[in-house]
Amino acid sequence: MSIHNADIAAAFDEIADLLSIQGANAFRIRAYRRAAQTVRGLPHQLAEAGDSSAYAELPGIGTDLAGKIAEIIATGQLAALRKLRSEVPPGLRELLALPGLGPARVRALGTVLKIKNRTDLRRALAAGRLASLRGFGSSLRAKLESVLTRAPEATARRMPIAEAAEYAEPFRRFLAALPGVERVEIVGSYRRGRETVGDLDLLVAASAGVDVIGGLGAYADLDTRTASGRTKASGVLRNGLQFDLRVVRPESFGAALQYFTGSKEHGIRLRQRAHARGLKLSEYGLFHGSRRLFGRNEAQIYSALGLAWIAPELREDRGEFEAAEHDMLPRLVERADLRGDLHVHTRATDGSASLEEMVAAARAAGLSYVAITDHSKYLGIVRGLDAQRLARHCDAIDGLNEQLHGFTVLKGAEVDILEDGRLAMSDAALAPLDVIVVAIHSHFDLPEAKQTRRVLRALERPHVTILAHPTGRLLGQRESYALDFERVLAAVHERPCYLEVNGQPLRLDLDDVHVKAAVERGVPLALDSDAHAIGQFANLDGAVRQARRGWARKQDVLNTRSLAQLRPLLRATRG
DNA sequence: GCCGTTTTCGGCCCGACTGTTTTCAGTCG
Repeated sequence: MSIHNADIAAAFDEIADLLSIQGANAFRIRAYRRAAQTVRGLPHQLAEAGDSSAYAELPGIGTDLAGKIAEIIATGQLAALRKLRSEVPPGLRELLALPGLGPARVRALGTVLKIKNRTDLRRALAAGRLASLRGFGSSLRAKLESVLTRAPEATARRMPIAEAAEYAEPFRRFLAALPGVERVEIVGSYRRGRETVGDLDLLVAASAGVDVIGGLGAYADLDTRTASGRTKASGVLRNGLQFDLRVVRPESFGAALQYFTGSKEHGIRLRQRAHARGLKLSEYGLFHGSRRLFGRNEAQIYSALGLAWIAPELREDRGEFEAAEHDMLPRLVERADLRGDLHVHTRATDGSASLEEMVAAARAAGLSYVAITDHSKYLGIVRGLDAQRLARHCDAIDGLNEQLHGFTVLKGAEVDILEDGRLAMSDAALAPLDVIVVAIHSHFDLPEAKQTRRVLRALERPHVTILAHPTGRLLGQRESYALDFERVLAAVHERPCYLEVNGQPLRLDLDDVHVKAAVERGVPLALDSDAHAIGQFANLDGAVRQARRGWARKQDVLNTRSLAQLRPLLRATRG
């Protein structure tokens, strides 16, 4: 496999950008963007689906785009894109990312001033050549100069959701305490549980006459305000996080909640649906003419449009409308469904707390069992366990279990998958354990065929319960390693064992698309914290969010089972 | 470029704010 869905989506996005700079029909551009979105969210690889006639069945993909998909898969290229690239200088496209520059202004820069890239733009600004251009006033020119002197990546950083939460929640509490404020919700991608957020969207309900925007000035963590109107303000918090704040009346709060939660694609589908019924949906409500039918309550809006309420995590236009129409939405797994955690470390290796402290923290987190899975001895892993220390560790767990009531500690290990697919511990040493978590921690850059063979070989070992953080990515730091995920899914299904959804804030691995692929295939998951300290059982929230975004239900998750149900399932994984 | 409980042609989601304007286009979400 060489062409991934992401490659196809990237080609369509690029076409959309280039067409927009050319000033093409806006709806044609939207069609490309919609197609990119659809392809990106598919749970299977189009290149492996084989049947090109099926492409046109996908939402937003007709005969033409189906042909383009087939062309990319067959040739690795797209003639239409090549032609566009020859017409629009490639450096022009990245200018679209600059604040204040949309297609119209970028087009003017290219056609009038012959600007081809960032460097050209910086020079033209310095030479004062933009002043003569219509639509480039002094304020915009100053903003552009400021942005262009900064590093390119400084403008586009998305923040992991767990990090954003540390700033979002205090902000939310501040707003909620303002006089006259009835309700505050953090909306946008934060509410949808995306793994990163680009900016923070906050929605406030307040009656007429309440000056929420004015009260904003008193917030200590506010750095700058970039826009400020009667019902809307934008700015930057001291930590660099951008925010957008919107104030609505209580009678519109449900409609606004729907509107500002997004995603954009989901919202468009919903408003089209309203339109088709002769209604109008906006952030103020669902209207028939000028009469507001609903607005206060979000669920009523969905209901009035013939849909079951859709959980925010599903609002990506990835099939949730079709499911909601037929009342086929999954009942998503919830944090409260989790009975245990199957991937936890202690001070015995690289954790920071003792066995007893981690167990106490797990109990406090509402769990009734944990598997202690300290690292096997290998490579850079700090103080990894050898067979003898592992055996002593197990004795300590036995001793602790005798003292515990209503809680059970399972014996486990996190074992390295070596470069050739062998495991870093002998079968004999692993045999007495309850839970064997296997994972890759080295040689991330093997070619896809080799990396896939490595994982498949590890999955053939007799003692494997869970494949941990299966794709190895670290948000903002490291890409996933090259892996034929379809084959790994097949192997896990065949064996059977479990795929992890690791809740560490920078891992969140599997991601939502991979979770959905696993769920559709009937491959069950383990939602783990991978906690290395007592506070890190909160990572389970992240694992649950990610699983929900992948449409996972309670029954798709191993550790929603009681201990009595779990034990036979664990035994069944042993070869 | 897609698509059909008005439609195989003619539509395509909606509104706030800013900046550069003399009434609104462009951008953003």
